[in-house]
Amino acid sequence: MHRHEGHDACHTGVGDMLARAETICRERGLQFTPLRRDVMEAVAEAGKAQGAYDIAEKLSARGKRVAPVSVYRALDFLMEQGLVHRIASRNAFIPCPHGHAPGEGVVFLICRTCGVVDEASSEELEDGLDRTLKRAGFTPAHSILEVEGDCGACRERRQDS
Amino acid sequence: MHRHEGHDACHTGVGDMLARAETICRERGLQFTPLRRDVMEAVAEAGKAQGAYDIAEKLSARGKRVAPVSVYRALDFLMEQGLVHRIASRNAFIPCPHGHAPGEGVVFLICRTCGVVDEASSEELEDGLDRTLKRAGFTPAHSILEVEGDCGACRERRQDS
DNA sequence: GGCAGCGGTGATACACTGTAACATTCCCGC
DNA sequence: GCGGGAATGTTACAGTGTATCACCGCTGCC
Ligand SMILES: [Zn+2]
Ligand SMILES: [Zn+2]
Ligand SMILES: [Zn+2]
Ligand SMILES: [Zn+2]
Repeated sequence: MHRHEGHDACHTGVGDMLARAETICRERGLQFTPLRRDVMEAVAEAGKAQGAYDIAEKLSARGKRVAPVSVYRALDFLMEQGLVHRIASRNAFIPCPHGHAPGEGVVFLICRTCGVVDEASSEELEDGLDRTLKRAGFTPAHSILEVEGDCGACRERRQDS
Repeated sequence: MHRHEGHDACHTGVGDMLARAETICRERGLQFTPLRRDVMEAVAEAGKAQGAYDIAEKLSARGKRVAPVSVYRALDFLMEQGLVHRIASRNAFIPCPHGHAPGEGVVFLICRTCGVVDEASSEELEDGLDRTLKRAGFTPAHSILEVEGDCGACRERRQDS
């Protein structure tokens, strides 16, 4: 795996990610089946967000055919456990190396140049959102915060040239 | 610039919406064609977010068949002009009664009970997001902020029963 | 008039994304 | 062994969006 400065996703290796997933499942009395493991691995080892059909194709390449519907089921499971996030603006999925507190607001930073998706969260942003919602008389249940732009690495690369 | 703290404060009627769209197009030297007008009307008169196929069906009901692809083209045009927003988490479209400053962050408040989508924006939220992005070394180009929950009206309705 | 160019639309086909429904397998407790 | 539940396989289908080409109406130009 290449190293990209500033990209959180790269600070957690694929092996670590799989080990953590297995631990979480065991702690919760859930099954970390071979399919779920393979899907987790496919998502974790890709440098950028993967579509469900990309994952199905990748897994099918090693011999045994995996239908997209199976991938969706595995992804649903992994999302429920907080191991994977769905990027709504891309119809794609990324591994989550963090483990979030329930109700924690997370912003996805999607680089339109290199495709890497990073996560950020801040009290400040959350408070601002909460107050804005409160003023509007709206009770939040779930939020999607996604920003597309240029990551630091790509911006520097552009300035060099 | 025109800021909104959510809510029904802006009851823009369908007629007003169409008139505004026509004015904007004329000012910009663009064509507000019958198809674009019909799509704008269909989006504006629906109480909630409409899918492209819903719109196509609605327009086809009055006799002449309108293909979804035509609706998509009209919606693309209307979105470029800031007259319509796309709700990524619903794959659906809503009219925009506001006219936003370029780069203004807008939060969509999506009621999971009644389906109404409202807009809110606040300096506070924008500043929080800007600072969070800056800390992450990320340069934003476009952001999607969507919150699903219960609107004030639906919450009151629930408490009554 | 004739004609090329252009934007908008019609129409078909297709790709991509996601879900419903049912059959099968496997494992665990009785 | 047997019943039940969870996971997966399999097929079919619904929903969302795009590519491509043809056509039409208009404008500017010769
Ligand atoms: Zn995460
Ligand atoms: Zn980048
Ligand atoms: Zn708006
Ligand atoms: Zn509501």
